[in-house]
Amino acid sequence: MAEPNETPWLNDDEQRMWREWLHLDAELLATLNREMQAEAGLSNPDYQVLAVLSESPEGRVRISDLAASLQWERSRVSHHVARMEKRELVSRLECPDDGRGAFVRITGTGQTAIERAAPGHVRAVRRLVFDALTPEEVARLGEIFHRLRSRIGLSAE
Amino acid sequence: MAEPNETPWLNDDEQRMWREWLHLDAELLATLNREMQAEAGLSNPDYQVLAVLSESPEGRVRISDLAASLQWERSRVSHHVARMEKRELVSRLECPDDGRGAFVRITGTGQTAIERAAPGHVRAVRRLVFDALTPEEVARLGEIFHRLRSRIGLSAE
DNA sequence: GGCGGGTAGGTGATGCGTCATGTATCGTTC
DNA sequence: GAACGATACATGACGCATCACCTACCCGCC
Repeated sequence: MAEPNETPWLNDDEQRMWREWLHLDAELLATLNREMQAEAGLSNPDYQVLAVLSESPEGRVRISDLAASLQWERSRVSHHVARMEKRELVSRLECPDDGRGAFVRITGTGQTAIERAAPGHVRAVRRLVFDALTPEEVARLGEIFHRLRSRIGLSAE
Repeated sequence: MAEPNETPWLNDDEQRMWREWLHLDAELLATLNREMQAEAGLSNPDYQVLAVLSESPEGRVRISDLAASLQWERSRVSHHVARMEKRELVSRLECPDDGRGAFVRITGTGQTAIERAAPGHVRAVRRLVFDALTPEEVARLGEIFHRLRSRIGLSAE
C-alpha cells in the first residue's frame, strides 16, 4: 500500500465491497449505454434528456428546468442540447416571456428514437439489476443509497 | 412515460432505488474526484494508475498488465499514461525483452503525489461510505454487488 | 432613465473514455 | 527463412463532463 500507517486502510470486507462497487458501476453503465446505442442510437444522457422532454405536457422545457430535473449543471445541458440539436433529436425555441431564456423541444426524430429505445432500456435494467434482487433487497438498497446520498455535501473538503 | 404499455415499467420502490443509485454514483465519484484534485492534483484514474505502479515490486509495469489490473482497455491505458507522462507523474521505458512492449514507471513527482493523496482519499471513502454502514450492510452489499456483477455479460444484447 | 446585481444561457479549453484503425514486432508453420 | 496471423501499443476522431468565463437580459432602485 502506498499510504502511511497512520491512516487506517479499509478492512478486507470493505475493500472487497468497494472494489466490487466501482467495477459494477462502470460495467453497468457501460452495458446500458452500449445496448441503447446499438438499439436506438442514443446514449444514456440522450435518453434522460428525451425522457424529460417527452413527459412534459407543453412539449417544451426551459434549459434551467431541464437542468433541475436532471440535476445537471446548466452548462452541461447547454453543451448536450447543442450536440443533440445537430443530430436533430431536439430543437431550440426562443422564449417570448424572457429574452434570456430558451426552450428545448423534442423533434419527431427524437420522439421516434426514444420510443424505440425505451422498452429495451427498461428490459435491460430489469435483466441486469432487478431480476437478481428480491423486493426486500430493493427496499434495503433504496434506503442505504438514500442514506449515503444525504450525507454527501455535509462537512466536505 | 414514454414507453408503450407492453413493457412493464419499474414499480415505485424499484424506480426510487434506481434513481437514488444513479444519482449517488454520480455524486460520490464527483466528490471523491474533486477532493483528490484539490488535495493532490490527481484525478481518480490518476490515483488508480499510480496505486498499481507504486505497489509493483519492480517499480515498472507493462501497459497490458496495467490494463489487466485496472480492468481498462489497453487503449485507455495508453491515452491515460500519455497524459500522465506530460505531467511527469509517470515515465515510459522501452522493454528490452519484447520490441513491441513498453514499461511504465512512477516518477518521483508521481510518488510524492500519491503519498499526498492517499490518506485523504481513504478518509474520504470512509467518511462518505463506510462511516454510514454497519459491518452487516457492508457484507450484504459486497455480496449483492458481486452477484450483479457476475450476471453482466451473460446473455447480453 | 440609468445604474447595479443577479439570472439565463452560451462558449472554449481541457480531461476522460471509446471505437476504429494503424504499425511494429513476435511466433509459428511451412 | 519467408509468410501469416496474433499481439502490444499508439493515434485520431469523436462524444461526454467540468470549469472558467462571457454576453445578454431582467428587475429593483435611486
